[in-house]
Amino acid sequence: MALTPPATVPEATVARLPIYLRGLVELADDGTTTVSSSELAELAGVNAAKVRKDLSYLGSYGTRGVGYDVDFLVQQIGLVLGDGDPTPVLVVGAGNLGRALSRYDGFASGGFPVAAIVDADPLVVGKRIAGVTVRAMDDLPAVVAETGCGVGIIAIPAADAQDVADRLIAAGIRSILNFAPAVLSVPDTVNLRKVDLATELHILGYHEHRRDLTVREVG
Amino acid sequence: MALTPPATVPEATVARLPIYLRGLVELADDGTTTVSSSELAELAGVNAAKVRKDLSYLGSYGTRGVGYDVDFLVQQIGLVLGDGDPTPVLVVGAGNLGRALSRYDGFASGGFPVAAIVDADPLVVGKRIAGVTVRAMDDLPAVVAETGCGVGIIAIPAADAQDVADRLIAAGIRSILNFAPAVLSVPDTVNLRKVDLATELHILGYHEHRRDLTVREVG
DNA sequence: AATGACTAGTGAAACAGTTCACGAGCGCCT
DNA sequence: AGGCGCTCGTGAACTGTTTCACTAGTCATT
Repeated sequence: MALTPPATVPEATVARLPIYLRGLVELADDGTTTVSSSELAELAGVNAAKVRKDLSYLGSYGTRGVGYDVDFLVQQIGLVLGDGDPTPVLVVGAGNLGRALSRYDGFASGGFPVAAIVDADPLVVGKRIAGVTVRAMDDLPAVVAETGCGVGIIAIPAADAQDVADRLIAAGIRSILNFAPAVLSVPDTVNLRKVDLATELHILGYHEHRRDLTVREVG
Repeated sequence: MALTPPATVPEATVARLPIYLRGLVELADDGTTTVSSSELAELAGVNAAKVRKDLSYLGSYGTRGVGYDVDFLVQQIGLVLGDGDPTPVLVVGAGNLGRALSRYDGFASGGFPVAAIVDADPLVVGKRIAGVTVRAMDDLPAVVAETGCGVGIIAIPAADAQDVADRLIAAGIRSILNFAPAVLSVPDTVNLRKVDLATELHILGYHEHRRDLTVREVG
């Protein structure tokens, strides 16, 4: 039984829980029933102390001298992350990225099926992508109401992103994952995360460039 | 003139520099020549103190009572991030995601043109995507050598990701951006960043779920 | 029953990142 | 020239995160 209601989990820990979950599910599929913090650390690419601290925020679910019960941990992490009932998501934008995301298996299998796709281009509206018919942007409120989506994914050019975000929120969306290279402002009742592809490359570029500099200085 | 050679910039700051840069370029296009920390903060969605601290790591490039020179700042941040000479990147995987990424404008316009695409599937090899002909996975060393790519983007299923990462590194790639939902291990001479789509949704799911719990407790 | 090998849980220390608040410089206006 | 308003630069406080090191519990073996 899950006894302790999870009080509050540090953000950094939350970000690692899905990684642990992935590793644990893999272990469960292999028939492994028990895992130690160091084994799980290996799978997740972190150190053992961090695994133990992280899991301790969820409760004392391990057994000293033994480890953690894989199935139980899967269940508990799932509980904290709010899995269980799948969360339908809405993809805005049926361009390159929007289509790719709509077809991405990882969403559905992770409990986030793409339940709706909308696009502003009338030529795209009506087309089917990954079994979902693209709807018009203006139908947004209706689409959200019909599908019960609480999560929206923004996959459109930067120029339109803020406008779309506003409309998503007006339509009742409570969480947004933004792929547009734009800074969005949303009320703090709305959860916002961003995936900034160009920025990621810039960060890699920085390190690459720095290494060059260092090499030049040293050698 | 750039005088102070950038010593070392905190990771968190590096991650924000591209955002600042984007805002600054926009300002420059509008013909704005000077910007204050609070204006730039507004554009980047952070607070003014953070902007000043961040920029102070690059050097004292502002003028008290006035602000920062937009063009100069663009130049300096570009310098730190290693822009200037475009960095060609290699995309591994011509599936949904790989194709979308290859066509993504933000890469090329950000100075990271997709110079090569490779895929393991013989049926895909030879096809052209965004003006680039897909090459065979086995040609990897040759492709890297020809194009001079230092950065690889992994857009393939998780199961093959580690193997591909190893081959990329063997071929001379020094930075990897991983989209596969897998934990990769690489020597610490290689820069690795990951974009984990399913995890992002899980994190949003956590907050959404938590809010539900809180509401239920309070109301 | 006692010993030894193993592993979770956790305060405390160390570290990184953020925010605060104030001093110092610049430009404009009188 | 002097004063005023604006804004950068930055030590210092603070908050969040990671790592360390130790305690306590479990199992297996003798």
